[in-house]
Amino acid sequence: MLDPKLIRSDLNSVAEQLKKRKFDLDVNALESLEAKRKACQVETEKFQNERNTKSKSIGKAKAAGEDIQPLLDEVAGLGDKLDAAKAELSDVQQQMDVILMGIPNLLHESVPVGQDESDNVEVRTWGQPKTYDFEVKDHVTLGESGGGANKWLDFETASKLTGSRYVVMHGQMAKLHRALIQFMLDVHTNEHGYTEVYVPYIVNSESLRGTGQLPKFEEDLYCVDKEAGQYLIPTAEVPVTNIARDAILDASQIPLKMTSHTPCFRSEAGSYGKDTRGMIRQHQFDKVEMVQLVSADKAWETLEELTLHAEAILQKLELPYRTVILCSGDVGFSAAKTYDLEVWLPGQQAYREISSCSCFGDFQARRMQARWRNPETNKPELLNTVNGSGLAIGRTLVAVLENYQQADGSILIPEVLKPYMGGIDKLQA
RNA sequence: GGAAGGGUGGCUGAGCGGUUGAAAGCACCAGUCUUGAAAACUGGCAAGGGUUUAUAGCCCUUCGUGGGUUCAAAUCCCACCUCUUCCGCCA
Repeated sequence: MLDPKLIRSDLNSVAEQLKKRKFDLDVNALESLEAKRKACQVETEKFQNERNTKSKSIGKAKAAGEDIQPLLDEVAGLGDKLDAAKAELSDVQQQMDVILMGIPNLLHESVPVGQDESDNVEVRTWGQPKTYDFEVKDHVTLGESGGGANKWLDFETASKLTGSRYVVMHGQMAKLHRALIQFMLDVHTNEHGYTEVYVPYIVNSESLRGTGQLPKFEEDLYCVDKEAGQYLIPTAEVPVTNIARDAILDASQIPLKMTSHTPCFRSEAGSYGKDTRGMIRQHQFDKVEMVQLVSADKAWETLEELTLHAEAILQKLELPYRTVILCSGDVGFSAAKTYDLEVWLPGQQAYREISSCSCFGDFQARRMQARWRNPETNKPELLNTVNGSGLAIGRTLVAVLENYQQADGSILIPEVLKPYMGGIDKLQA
């Protein structure tokens, strides 16, 4: 969430900045609520102070053996007044909380203003889309025709088992999927300095509030235990970032660089009819995530660095891609700035998102009270959080299939993956 | 699933109705001593929030979480969460 002090002191400027994201902040409602909060809080604390001082004097009088009855009379009725004040204050604070938790992050000044994804700006491209002297197929055709009786990609069986937007992978395809995971983790841990972490795939609502999925986006999540408030993770970002929730890290612990492979579960509410074919948009997919927790002064350079870490994977796989910066209308709720990596898919003749790298400033850290102790001041300061996919496994698999396809439907194995595939050169259709 | 015992500040750990936001130790910071370091000694050292021009002062909240009892709760009661150990079951 945003700094409440900023909202108090500079409400109009905050509202102005939020317009870039098409977020309409109700300035009047907030202002009157804030005035009410102030009055209530001062009143409540006044009563609390009175109760504390009186109670103390009763204790002293009793210890001195004096008659405390007159003091007790004096304090009669105070409790009720206090309770009433408390109730009013918590009511006001709850109303404010609802508004505050629903306000998206402020954008970094470098974010281009725009309406939607069509206004995203290309930052750079890498590699050339290959030309093929045969008719290219998309990954669905390739996946369903390869593997013989046990299709490489089996959407039909998955829909029997569960429903739409799931996949069953057989044989070498399942192995290639696993190889991608191993490869990415190895690159990030060996070459980019991340520590691998294994985390729960079910998290509580506190964690989801911390990273910003709750309270606003509950319909995107799968709830596994309504009563306990437990959900399947939509991304490893949630458990990994929340490792630092309610913690004060030592200066020697940051930058804290973590990478994790997890499945991700998304209900994809609101995306009916979008990417219904194939593996692009699934309810369950795997992802290798990178998370960095850094001091505020390092946040923006860390975003650049982390984005390059994700790009390195695509480069090693020799997959053409482009990097775009999301425009103000397309940046996610919690992010201050986001780069998307879009890989070239010959089957679609289009660049498609394969990674999203974001800097959140202290927006998430404030929600989860994730801090570090600055040795210069010896005071705890909010961390800044940066994360990105490095990369989405399912979509990378799609990209490999489509980019490495041969005329006969077989798939060449990218050089860097061969050690993970037992040295084979290709998947024979 | 059954039984027992715990959850207190950065860490270890005392307190078990009243001047306790919390002893003591460790860690950390500053100083004295020392050529320097270590040791020893002296002092400081929780977080969040409100008020305020203020990182000054004052005030509030917080001893797992949420309720309750009381003039007063870390301390008593209830529920929940969680950890440890033992038994059972189990990948």
